[in-house]
Amino acid sequence: MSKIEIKLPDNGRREFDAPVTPALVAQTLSRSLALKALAAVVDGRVVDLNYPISKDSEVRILTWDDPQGREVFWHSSAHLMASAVLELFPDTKLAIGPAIPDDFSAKFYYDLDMPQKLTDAELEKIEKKMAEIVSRNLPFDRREANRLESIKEFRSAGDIYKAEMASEWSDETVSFYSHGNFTDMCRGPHLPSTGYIKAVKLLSVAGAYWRGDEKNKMLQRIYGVSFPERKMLDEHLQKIEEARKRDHRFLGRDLDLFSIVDDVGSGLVLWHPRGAMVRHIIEAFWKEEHLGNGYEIVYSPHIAKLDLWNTSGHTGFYAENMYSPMPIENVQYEIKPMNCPFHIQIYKSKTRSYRELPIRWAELGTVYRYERSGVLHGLMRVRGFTQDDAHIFCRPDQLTVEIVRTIEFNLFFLRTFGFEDYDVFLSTRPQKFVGTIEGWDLATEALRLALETAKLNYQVDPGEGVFYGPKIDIKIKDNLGRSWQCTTIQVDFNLPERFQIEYSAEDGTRARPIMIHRALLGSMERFFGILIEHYAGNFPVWLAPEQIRVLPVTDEAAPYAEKVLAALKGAGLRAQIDISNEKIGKKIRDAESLKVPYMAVVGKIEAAAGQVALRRHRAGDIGKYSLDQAIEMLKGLEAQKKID
RNA sequence: GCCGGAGUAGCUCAGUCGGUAGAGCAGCUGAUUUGUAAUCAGCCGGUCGGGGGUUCAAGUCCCUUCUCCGGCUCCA
Repeated sequence: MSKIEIKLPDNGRREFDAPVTPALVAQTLSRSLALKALAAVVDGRVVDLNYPISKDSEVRILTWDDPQGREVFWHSSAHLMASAVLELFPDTKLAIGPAIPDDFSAKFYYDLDMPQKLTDAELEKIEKKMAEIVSRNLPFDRREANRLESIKEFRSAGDIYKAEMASEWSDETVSFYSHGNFTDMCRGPHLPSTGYIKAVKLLSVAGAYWRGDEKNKMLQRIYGVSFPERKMLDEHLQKIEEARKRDHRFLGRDLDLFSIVDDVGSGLVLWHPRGAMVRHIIEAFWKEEHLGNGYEIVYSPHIAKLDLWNTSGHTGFYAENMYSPMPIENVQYEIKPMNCPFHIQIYKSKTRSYRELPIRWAELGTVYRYERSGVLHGLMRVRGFTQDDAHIFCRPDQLTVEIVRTIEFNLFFLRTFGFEDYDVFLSTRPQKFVGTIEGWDLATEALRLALETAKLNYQVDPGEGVFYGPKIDIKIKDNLGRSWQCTTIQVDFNLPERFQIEYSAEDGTRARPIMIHRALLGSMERFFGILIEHYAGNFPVWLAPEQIRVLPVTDEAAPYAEKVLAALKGAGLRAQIDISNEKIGKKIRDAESLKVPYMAVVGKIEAAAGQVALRRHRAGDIGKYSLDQAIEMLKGLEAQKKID
């Protein structure tokens, strides 16, 4: 028997008789690790715990604490679910069933082709069956088979999806995993046995095209979550419930922020006074910061001649998101899906010198895009929205500096609103594009260089750029850890070319500027939706539509309450008064329900002392303040843009 | 757009086998003058998403259409 050396993550080394398995390695390390072990990484590859190791290797044991360990757990859960479905509905065909570690609520799914339509009642049945299979504690067994043979078997068994997948691979063999009577072609790895999956919840069933292509058949997808302990599942379900409570669509109605009504149309937002106030504050801050950071503000119309969009390339490359043109005195006009051609026209209004560059023009520009009915979602996906747009026209030598500047400016904004975690993506040339490949490469390199200069970690998103240029997308993480796309920074060599814009260079020749398109918050609609969910409707003082509400205890205190209100308003605070014929408990309840950050309770005692009894939303009574102290405190919170 | 689910008062929801639509909250009016998350009473409020059909009779059964929800695809 030969000896092999296993290197461990702490750089320790141990000798074993070959072949050894990760399970055995775990046992020699500690009994608790052996119990927690789900899978292992051997020389960088995730494998089963009973994977035979026959040469010197580096081994790391995966537990629930490793993302890869959880992924194995959820992948096995998908298999478990598929086996339960097959026991209940034997004529089901399996398509694909992976773990989805990045999703907020669901952690795995399986796409199934079955004659009967699944309902929630059937999900419960499947869950029960899964629990039964868990209690059987069936081991997951791996075996390999010849790929071409397997394809034949799939075909004769009518397993068209598996056959299609296997026929696209090139390996000699394919692997199968079985537990009990259930077998599925799968790369693995899997848990040692079904008994590990102690707690399962199937969340929903939904349609999903085979391979995500709408030309293909629509399958039924079951989403689920699973955990090694019941308690963890309960906590997870609670988190989903918490997210549901924060849903901006419900908070938007309950807090009287906005509405979207059928009479106006799908995806078209009505901003109510309270929501519009929040937007106004965001926009005022945005404008002030832009003006202070080398931007100038511009405005442009909502429609323009169709020809403008022909020049820009939108009618060719963006047609599916644009509304039909409308004839005005025999000329076709088009409602704008983007602001860029207008800013280019402003640029073109006179001869530009290299000395003027960079030119930075910002506009809160409202655009209209056709979105298919099924994708609309509250404020997050709408058909009319206002981008916090800007276009920077610069010389090639200024490009990287401008992008870095934009990134830094952007991070300042996001941090001010309370977002500290980001995922950054660099999106490269898509299938449909304008311009030359060289131009694209140049633009992509500029973005890459800027990201590296700004020291941001990023991932490359191949083929996800816009038709006129590559882009940096920044997704922010909210308080619940969900990520949202807001910022986009795009480099564009193409529109300057298409519109033939120029500047006089230092040497007197004509040169072409480069454009940077950027939206930092993305759109006012989406950003507002994200803010609502991030804060669960509890806006910080600087953003709250109503910062403080004066609550007189009795009518007798009303004159003093009016005086307090006038003083608060006089200090520039957004204050209201509740003079309804209700008891103080009810007034407090109403203000709490509207999530007003501060309440000033005033009765006889306060009137006599010239004070207010302050109450903090969600926290309760915080004691008596003189009117001046109260104003000073609130103005301080507002000025600091404090988030608590 | 596609698959599945759901639409009853402003909101949350009842409504049995097909037999003249109901509650709480909100709103209005009045009483009450109240001390840190709901005072009491009365009143108003509905072509049961729209259209069509079956039936003596439809919120209920059938067809169709719109909107919303969960996803897929797409995206700020």
